Amino acid sequence: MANNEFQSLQGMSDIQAPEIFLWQMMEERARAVFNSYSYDELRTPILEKLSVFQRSLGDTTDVVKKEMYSFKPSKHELAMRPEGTAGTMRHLAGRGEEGLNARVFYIGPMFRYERPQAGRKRQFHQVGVEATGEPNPLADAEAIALQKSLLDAWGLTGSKIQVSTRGEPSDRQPVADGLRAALQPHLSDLCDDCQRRIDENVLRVIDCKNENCQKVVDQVPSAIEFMSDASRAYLDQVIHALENMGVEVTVNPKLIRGLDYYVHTVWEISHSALGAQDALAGGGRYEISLGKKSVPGVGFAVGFERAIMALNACGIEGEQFAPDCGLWLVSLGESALTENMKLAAELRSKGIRCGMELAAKSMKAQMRKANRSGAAKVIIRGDEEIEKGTVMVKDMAEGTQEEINLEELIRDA
RNA sequence: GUGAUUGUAGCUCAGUUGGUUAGAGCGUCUGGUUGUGGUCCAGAAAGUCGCGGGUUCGAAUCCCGUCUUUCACCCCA
Repeated sequence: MANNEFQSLQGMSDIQAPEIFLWQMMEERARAVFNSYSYDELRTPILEKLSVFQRSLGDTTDVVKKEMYSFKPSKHELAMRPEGTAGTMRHLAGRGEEGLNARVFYIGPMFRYERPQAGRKRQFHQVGVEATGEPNPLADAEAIALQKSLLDAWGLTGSKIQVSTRGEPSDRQPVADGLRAALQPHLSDLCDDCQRRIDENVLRVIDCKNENCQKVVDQVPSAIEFMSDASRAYLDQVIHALENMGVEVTVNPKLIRGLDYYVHTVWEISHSALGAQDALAGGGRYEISLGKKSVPGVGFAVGFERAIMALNACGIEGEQFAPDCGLWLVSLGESALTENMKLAAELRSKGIRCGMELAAKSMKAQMRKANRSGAAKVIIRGDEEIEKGTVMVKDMAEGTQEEINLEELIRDA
């Protein structure tokens, strides 16, 4: 801490026990949930050609424009993945027909060069899924249900699912024109940023955090009202399908998702415990163009760091998932140490966690360590026991101990 | 990129208007006679005061830079 020689890079942290136990639980349960929805894991490289991200995310997005870790070691400019969809699509597109009807999930670190703050790291971790296939409201609803199942499996409560739609690509122009026309009379009430946004990216005015802007937005029709009947019907079908599955959602026409490739359904899951970055998960239907090819599908991503903040707020901590403390072996004298090494190996081969002091230390010191390890039982051996072929087993909570045969211990372990 | 904020032992923090060998609590280690932890008692180890410059007779303390922490904008998971 005092020396930056041993400090990790800004916005990148070492994850250690006990927090790591929470990560392990989440990863394990995520795999189980995805498996139950018949998704298979796909591991793509962290490093890709820069162009993979540029074409998928669109090279006007902030993520690509200014948040990418990129470098050019040789011919190609490379980049660390800032999210998981682009690499997945690169992979699926290469699988031809099969890739257009696939269900995969990914889990791992992502990198974005941003200023760290609550719920925002430069190396962060996501778990996400992609289900490719032509637009289908049921597929969107199932993806939302899957995401809900995942959060339930983690024990996360108090999150809120907000759903909206971006409509079809052909709706974009009417929506933008409609909103612009509706906002124009209120131009002077909008903040400076929004006065600029109204021309550059009207949708951004809708989710501006400024109070005055929100007042204006509340007065004008929502983006959805400028969309085609077909687009609105699509959203209705998604909502009905979710009702049918018993998944509670709120329709929020003000929900805006940044990436360009979204069409139709978009959603976000927020949690009040998170601070300014309150979205712990987000997803939507997309149409991702990869040069001459284009892949339709639906997917979502959940941020581990943010989900953990929310879990902590629910009283769920890493300690609760710590492995069993197992046994501690205390050795008195050199021959006991040798014998205990042998015993530990045997117990460990049965999957039992065994700790022991490998240096010649006093019994007091060894007992102190045993106590700190949290072991429920301590096995004590000295010359006497070795000669008799027994071990002393001490119950740390009770403070009692009994002498039993070595074979018995190994058999019952 | 913008605006704030933080940095003193392993951890949590004191450190008075710049003045000798920088402190506390917790933790760690060692003891309190033969092989017994968690309580108690005694002792010990442990700090380039984030780093680099500057001002000064003298800087943890003032100034500048830099890195880092945390938060917000922005953006997003």
